[in-house]
Amino acid sequence: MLVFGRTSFLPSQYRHPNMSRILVVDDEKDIVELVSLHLQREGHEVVSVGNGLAVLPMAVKTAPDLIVLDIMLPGIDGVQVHRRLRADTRTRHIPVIMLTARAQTNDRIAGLESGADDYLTKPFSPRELMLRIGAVLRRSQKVVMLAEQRIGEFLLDRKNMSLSINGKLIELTITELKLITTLMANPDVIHSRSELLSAVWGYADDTHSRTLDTHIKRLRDKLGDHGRHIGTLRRQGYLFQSTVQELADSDA
Amino acid sequence: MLVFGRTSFLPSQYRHPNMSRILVVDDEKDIVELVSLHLQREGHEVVSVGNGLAVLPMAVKTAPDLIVLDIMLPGIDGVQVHRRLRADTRTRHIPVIMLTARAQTNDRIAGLESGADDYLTKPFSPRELMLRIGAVLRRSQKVVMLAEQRIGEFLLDRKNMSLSINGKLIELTITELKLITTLMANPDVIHSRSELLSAVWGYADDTHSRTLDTHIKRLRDKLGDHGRHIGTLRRQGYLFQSTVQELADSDA
DNA sequence: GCCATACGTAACAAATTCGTCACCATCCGC
DNA sequence: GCGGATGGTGACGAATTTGTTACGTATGGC
Repeated sequence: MLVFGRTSFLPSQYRHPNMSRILVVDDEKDIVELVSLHLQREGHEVVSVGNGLAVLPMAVKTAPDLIVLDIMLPGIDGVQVHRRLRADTRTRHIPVIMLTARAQTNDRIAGLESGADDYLTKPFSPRELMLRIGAVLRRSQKVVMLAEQRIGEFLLDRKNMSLSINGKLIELTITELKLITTLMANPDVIHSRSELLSAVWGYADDTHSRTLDTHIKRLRDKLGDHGRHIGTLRRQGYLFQSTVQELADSDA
Repeated sequence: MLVFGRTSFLPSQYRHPNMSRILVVDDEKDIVELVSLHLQREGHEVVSVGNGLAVLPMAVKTAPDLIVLDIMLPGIDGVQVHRRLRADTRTRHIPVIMLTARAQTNDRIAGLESGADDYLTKPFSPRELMLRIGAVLRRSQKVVMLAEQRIGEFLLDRKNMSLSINGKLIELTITELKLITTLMANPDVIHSRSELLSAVWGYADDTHSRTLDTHIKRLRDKLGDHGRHIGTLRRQGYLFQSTVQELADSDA
């Protein structure tokens, strides 16, 4: 069923990662129902409007992951609507798939020129639309991560932006946090100096400074015994080692 | 099929959030295969060992989300193994479900005393084991979050720990970042002063200081025009408003 | 074993961050 | 519209953070 009159919509980060909210814009009820049916069958949530002027407010309100937009609309045409969506910072990023009843070159050009992410002419097979929707959604795939990342005794809490070892909170500065986050993102993988420089400092160029080394040192110091998890690969870079040869596990 | 001789195991944060890796410890091949079969049918990954001494190294190497541990093992018994798992910081957090062939009180007490998360006596129905495993896994559920959280023109990148508005990076201090992260975690929801104090500063007590107000002010200043997204509810707290009455959208 | 190269470390000074204070502005019940 | 309570703001100084410099140490090819 279609969603209308709801007052609040969960932002996408609270919905299931593989489930998307899709705004369908068409004045033909049949088309809306057909598309909705297929989308819902694939586990998506559908919101719809039949009026071009209502698109922008609805898009702002519901924050959909994708908009399926008919070019032929009463009042204001789809290309205009698309232009408005692109003009607003709150909807600028939402991908749009355009629909048109006529396979005319004019529409085609207008659709592509206005920067739609994909384009389909009526009559279309639902299957084709679903495939294209799938492709566009895949392109703008959300990256899912765990709020808490555990590697051995290390626990990186990305929600609270903190690191703890065996439950003991380690106070890190923002630079140190970025550094260890980058290293821990791919444990046991070598991160070159330039890679780290670019990830943490945004540098592209490798100034031959000791900045990185210094911060590695500071990080190791703060980690105490567990600093041994940060390994050096001469000439190659640094890495976070998920396991370390045990000498003495000196914690309470 | 069982996993043996693999040299590297993906840490849990890179696997599918609902798929768990489970280490099954039993010297009876039949039991291992039975349990494995059922677990795999539910989409879990199974690793197994038949030797008590191999459990700790294997647990360290594979970092499972759960261990199913038979008490009766050749050489070293399950309770001992469990004790060792609890002693090592790298395995301390892994939940353990214990199995025993005898419904004896001794074992029961030993199992519970050593702090197993659950307990089952052989012969058990696979269905019951699956239910208990499901319950334990649910208890230690991973919290999934999106690496990038978008609310209107705001884009919070938890991976790189940065905030950008319309693609423009906003340089925030760690305190400001924690503050806006907390607010943005639940947009359009009021966060009381004490809630924010505790989330960002770790305070429980509300010192009547102006600290929070000051940081809200700094945050608003850095956000410029978009600072209007941070709303004040007198006597109640602050909130991040996903939409804001438009006055003039002053960005490029 | 020598030596060039790369990494580790200590110290320092500049810049930033942050909590507090004093005072102003605004809101709301009366 | 008065007055108390609550939030906003600017300024300040202590503490922290950070990049750099200078030098020490370790490594590995020869």
